[in-house]
Amino acid sequence: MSRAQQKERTRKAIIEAAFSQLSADKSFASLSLREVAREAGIAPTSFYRHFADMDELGLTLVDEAGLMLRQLMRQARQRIEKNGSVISTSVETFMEFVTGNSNVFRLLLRERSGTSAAFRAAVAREIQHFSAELAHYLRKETACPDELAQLQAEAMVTLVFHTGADALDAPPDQFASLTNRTITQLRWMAHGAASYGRSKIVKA
Amino acid sequence: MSRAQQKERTRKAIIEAAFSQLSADKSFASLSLREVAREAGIAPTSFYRHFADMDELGLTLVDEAGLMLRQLMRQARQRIEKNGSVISTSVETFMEFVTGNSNVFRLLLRERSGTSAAFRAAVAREIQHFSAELAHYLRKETACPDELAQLQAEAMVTLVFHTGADALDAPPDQFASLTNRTITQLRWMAHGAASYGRSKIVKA
DNA sequence: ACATTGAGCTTACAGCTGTACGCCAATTTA
DNA sequence: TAAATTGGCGTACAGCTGTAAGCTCAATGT
Repeated sequence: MSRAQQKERTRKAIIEAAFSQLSADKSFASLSLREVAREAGIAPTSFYRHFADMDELGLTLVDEAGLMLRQLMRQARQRIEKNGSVISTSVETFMEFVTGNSNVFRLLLRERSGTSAAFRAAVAREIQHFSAELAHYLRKETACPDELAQLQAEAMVTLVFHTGADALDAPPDQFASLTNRTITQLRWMAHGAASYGRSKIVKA
Repeated sequence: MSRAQQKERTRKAIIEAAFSQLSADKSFASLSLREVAREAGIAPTSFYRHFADMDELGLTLVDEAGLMLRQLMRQARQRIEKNGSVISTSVETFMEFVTGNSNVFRLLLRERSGTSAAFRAAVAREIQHFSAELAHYLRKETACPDELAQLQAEAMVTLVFHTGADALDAPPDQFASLTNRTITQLRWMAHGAASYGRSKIVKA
C-alpha cells in the first residue's frame, strides 16, 4: 500500500474513532486525544501526524457532518419531486436522518451552542445551507419574495432541528407524534407567512 | 453569625462562583470542582460539605436559572397587561433577559442538549413552564382549543430561544433586527394557527 | 544503490483532576 | 460546663491529561 493511502486510512480511522465515541453521554468536548488515539489504534503522539490538535479534528467532524446534511438534502429533493409535499417530506426525511445518524446530529446540535466560536460558526454555516435550500423550494411553491421565504425557511429549520433534539430523548413510539406535531407547526408557518404577507400587501 | 447562616453563605458563594465562571468559552461541563472552590474561596475538599459532586451543583444552577425564568415571566405578564401585545412584549422581554443574563441563558441553552440526562430533563421542565404560560395567554387571546395553543406556544418558545442563541454571537447593533424578525415569525405562526385551525374545522 | 522522508512508536514529564483521611476550632446541644 | 457536631483545612495519592524528544524502518525520490 502506498504511503499516502496508508496515511489517509489512519486519518479516517481517527475520524471514525471520534464519531464512534460520541454518544448521549459523551460530547466532543469530553473526548480526549488519548481516548481517540486508543480507539483508532495508534499511539497518542501519532495523532499529531494528522491533526494539530483536537480542535482541528472537531472542525473536520463538523465538516463531515455537514456533508451528510447535504446528502440528506439531495435525498429530500428527490422525494419532494416524486411526492410533492415539501413540508411533510422534508420533516420525515430529517427525522430519518436524526434516528439513523443520531451521533452526527448530536454533534451539530451541541456544537451549535458549544464553547468554540469556530465550531459554532461552522455549524451555523451548514445549517444556513440547509435553510437556503428550503427557502428555494418555498419560493417556487408560494411565489413569495426572497426575504420572506428565507425568514420562513429559517423558522422551519429551527423547528425541525428542535424536534430532532426532542426525538433523541423520546421513546421511538413517539416519533410519529413528534413528526406530525412538527408538520402541523410548519403548515401553520406556511399558511401564516402567505396570508400575513398578502394582508400586508393589501394594507399597503 | 449562626452556623447555619454561615453555611448558607458559602453555599451561595459556590453557586455564585460557578455562575461567574460560565462564559462563551466555558461551559458547566468544562468547570472543575477545584476551579469553583478556588473562586469561592474555599479548599477543594470543603466543596463536599455542600454538594455531593459537580452534578448536584449543576442541577442547583439549572433550578436557579429556572427561577430567573419565572421572574422573567412575571415581568412579561405585567408588561403584557399594560402594553397589550403578547408577542412583541414577550419577545422583547426575553431578549432583555438574554442580554442581561447571558451566562444564565447559556447554561440553559447548553444543558438542554448536554451530556447529562438529568440536566436535559431539568431544563426541559423549566422551558415547559415557560411555554405553558405562553399558551395560557394565547388561549385567552385567540380562544383556540388547548392543544392547539400548546403546540403553538411550543413553536414560539423554540423560535424565541433560538433567536436568543443567535443574539449571543451577534453584535449588539443587530439585536433589534433579530427581535423584529422573530416577532414576524411568531405573528405568522399565530395567523397560521388561527386560519389553518378554522379551515380545518370548515373542512370537517 | 543510496539518501531522504515521514508515519508511527516508546519514553518521559509536568500539570491538572477528584477525592480519601484526619485534624482543628467554633458553634451547638445536653 | 462538658460533650457532640460539623464546616473548613492541609496533606496525600492515584489517575488522567497534552505533548516534547528522539528512535525505527519502510516507502519514496534520485
